[in-house]
Amino acid sequence: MSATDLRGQIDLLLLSVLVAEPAHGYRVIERLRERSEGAFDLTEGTVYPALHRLERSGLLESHWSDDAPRRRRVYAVTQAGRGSLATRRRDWAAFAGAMQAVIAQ
Amino acid sequence: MSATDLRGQIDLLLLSVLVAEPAHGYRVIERLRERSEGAFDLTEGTVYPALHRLERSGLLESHWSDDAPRRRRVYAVTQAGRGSLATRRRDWAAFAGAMQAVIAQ
DNA sequence: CTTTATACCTAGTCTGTCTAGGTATGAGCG
DNA sequence: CGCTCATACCTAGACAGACTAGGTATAAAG
Repeated sequence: MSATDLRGQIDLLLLSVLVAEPAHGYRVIERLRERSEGAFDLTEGTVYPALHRLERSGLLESHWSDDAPRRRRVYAVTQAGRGSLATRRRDWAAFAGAMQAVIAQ
Repeated sequence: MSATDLRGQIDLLLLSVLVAEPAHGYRVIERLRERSEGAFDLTEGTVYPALHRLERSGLLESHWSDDAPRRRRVYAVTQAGRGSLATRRRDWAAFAGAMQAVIAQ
């Protein structure tokens, strides 16, 4: 799976990774690659704007960590983000189920 | 699931419906609604351009049916379309699997 | 001191989905 | 007959998210 078009699912992926443990952007990319066993190898140009968007809409919050050897913006899921995550999970399950129903003639 | 963003999956849905039986656009919309039990309720503005795009790229072919009471453009999956369908099915399975791996921490 | 990995950012392109219109015919009903 | 509704097609343009392709800067490794 090369550069699959993830439109609409990136938010769910990011929230899923970050609800397990707050992390900075670069780490999120690594986690996605690990958890998906290489399937999701997103570029920074995809992930950073998505993080910014999620923060703007109140689903994530961030702070600059000063203890790390290098500057990092660490993101965490807000309460609203948890609610949204639950909804998105249900939406995904419904979507995947409907896809399956259609493609498995 | 209201108007979910299906970007990237519509082709798979259309090919899946049409490989089972050639059909015209309006019928494809009905089939999708039936098979997905209402989850996929696509508008014509989504489906018609997608059918045209698939025909332009050689995955579908069409002809005007003259026996029907009203003009209909009937689409069928080409040989190339069958190949593409198989690939897209595998891609979808990989994608859904990776999604599951990420969201089920 | 050069390279590599880490870590951030964003302007602009691309493209598919959707909105919001349009045309036209057949069927059912009073 | 006229009216409405379902069928059946189409497309221009808006919209927005994913991606490309750049850029900056520091730490570590060699």
